[in-house]
Amino acid sequence: MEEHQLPINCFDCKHLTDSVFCALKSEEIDLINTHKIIKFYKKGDILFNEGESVKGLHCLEMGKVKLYKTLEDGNVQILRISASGELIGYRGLLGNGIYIASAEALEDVNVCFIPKLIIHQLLAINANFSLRLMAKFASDLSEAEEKSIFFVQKSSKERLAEAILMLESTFGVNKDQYIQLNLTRQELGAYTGLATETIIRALKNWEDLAILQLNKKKIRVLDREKLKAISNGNKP
Amino acid sequence: MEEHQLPINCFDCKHLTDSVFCALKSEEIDLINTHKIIKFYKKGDILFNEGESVKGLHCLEMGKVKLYKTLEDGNVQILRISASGELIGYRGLLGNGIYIASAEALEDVNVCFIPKLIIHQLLAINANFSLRLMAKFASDLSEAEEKSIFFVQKSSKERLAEAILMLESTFGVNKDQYIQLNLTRQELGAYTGLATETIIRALKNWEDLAILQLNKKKIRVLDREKLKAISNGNKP
DNA sequence: GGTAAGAACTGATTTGAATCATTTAAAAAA
DNA sequence: TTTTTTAAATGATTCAAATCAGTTCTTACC
Repeated sequence: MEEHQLPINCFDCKHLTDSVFCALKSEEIDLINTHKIIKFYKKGDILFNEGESVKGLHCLEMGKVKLYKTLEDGNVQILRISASGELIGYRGLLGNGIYIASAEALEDVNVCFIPKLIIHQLLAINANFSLRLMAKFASDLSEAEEKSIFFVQKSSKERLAEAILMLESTFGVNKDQYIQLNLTRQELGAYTGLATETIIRALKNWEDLAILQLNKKKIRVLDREKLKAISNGNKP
Repeated sequence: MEEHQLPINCFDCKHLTDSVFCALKSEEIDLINTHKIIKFYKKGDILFNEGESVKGLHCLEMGKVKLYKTLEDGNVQILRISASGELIGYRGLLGNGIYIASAEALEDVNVCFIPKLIIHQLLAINANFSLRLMAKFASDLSEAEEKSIFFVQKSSKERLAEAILMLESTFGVNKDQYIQLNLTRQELGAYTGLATETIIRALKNWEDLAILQLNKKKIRVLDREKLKAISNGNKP
């Protein structure tokens, strides 16, 4: 695989302007710059495990990461899938400082790791940065609560339809219109809380109805309106 | 009903020391003190509705409040039940400033309302206060994510058992060992995402098995170990 | 390339919980 | 108190989705 050219410093980072770090002054960015650790993970590598103590913040420069919990019965629940530009593990920066989930690279990944201490220094000196991070927490919280309602109240097909639409809008599509995210049927099950067989049957069914086009793990939405209707409780 | 004596000022508030406000200096508390509005709500009164714009922060001085969303199909989902000492509506203080849920008094309630502007002033001048509020967001976020897993992965009985244990530990018990929270079977259903009949049957079943004692709306846990086992997937 | 391991797929079966339809009991209101 | 409303209880039925038990297809690896 081709080597990805990492930015030498944070000032060159394309994610700077649309992240919580946009609130930082240039000397503050420099503080991050001198203390950050650039890391590379191969597909399938673990960034951290649930229960480990949080040593700092992961900034996803490139690649996708799944955050998941392994339950007592061995089942896996995917909490979130993060794409490039996103922060990982920031929940644990405050509070008890323990990761509540594990993180695994879904593809090759570049990460900038910022030590916890640096973040805390920045929070102490830059109120605007604090506010932005807090706003991020607040919006994540709304999202998490929306998601838990969505899980309780929706049927399996509704959940899956909504999940596919959500993944499409979050990760976008490639030139062939396929969603830029390859999950196994099992992973889709772990994400929506459904049995693998249920996922397979629903996907196949929607392929027959020309709502989706499937190609191995890749999914292409053909009829967005119908899928939206399904996610809102209408029969296909 | 007897009148509750409200504290004249925030310095006398019994919730001060164990809230995010403990980070405030005395002149900052005074700022809240002079701008807070003391409000009283009767059982069943609405504090605010989903979709309304957030004008400030509600500090629950006394009483219990349920936060819920009404879904398109008319179903109700209870997100959270807050007891005295807790803050309500702080998620909406940042972000888009719109309430994501409605709040209804479950019993007679005293609330101190702090205007949004005051909170923002305090966030700007006191970094420690910011940090505490952020930590609250972070822990709420973990909780919300735990809850969404719990909804996806648990069966109806597991959910209900866990909900009862949670309510008992959150709200405590009175002298007769009954949980200090009276919810209708419907409300328990809205809280756990189950049909009312399912709640009724499960409760009755556990009463027969001497796991619970029921008295109208009141619930008393007789066999905490068995209930815990059920919540972990063991048959009763 | 061939082999092993993991996904994907298929059909049959079971089961948990929602829904429907009433009845009974308890609160609220008149 | 009586009436009205709201909640609780119960039984019968339906249905969605999990589970079980296989087969076929991919992908990774020796």
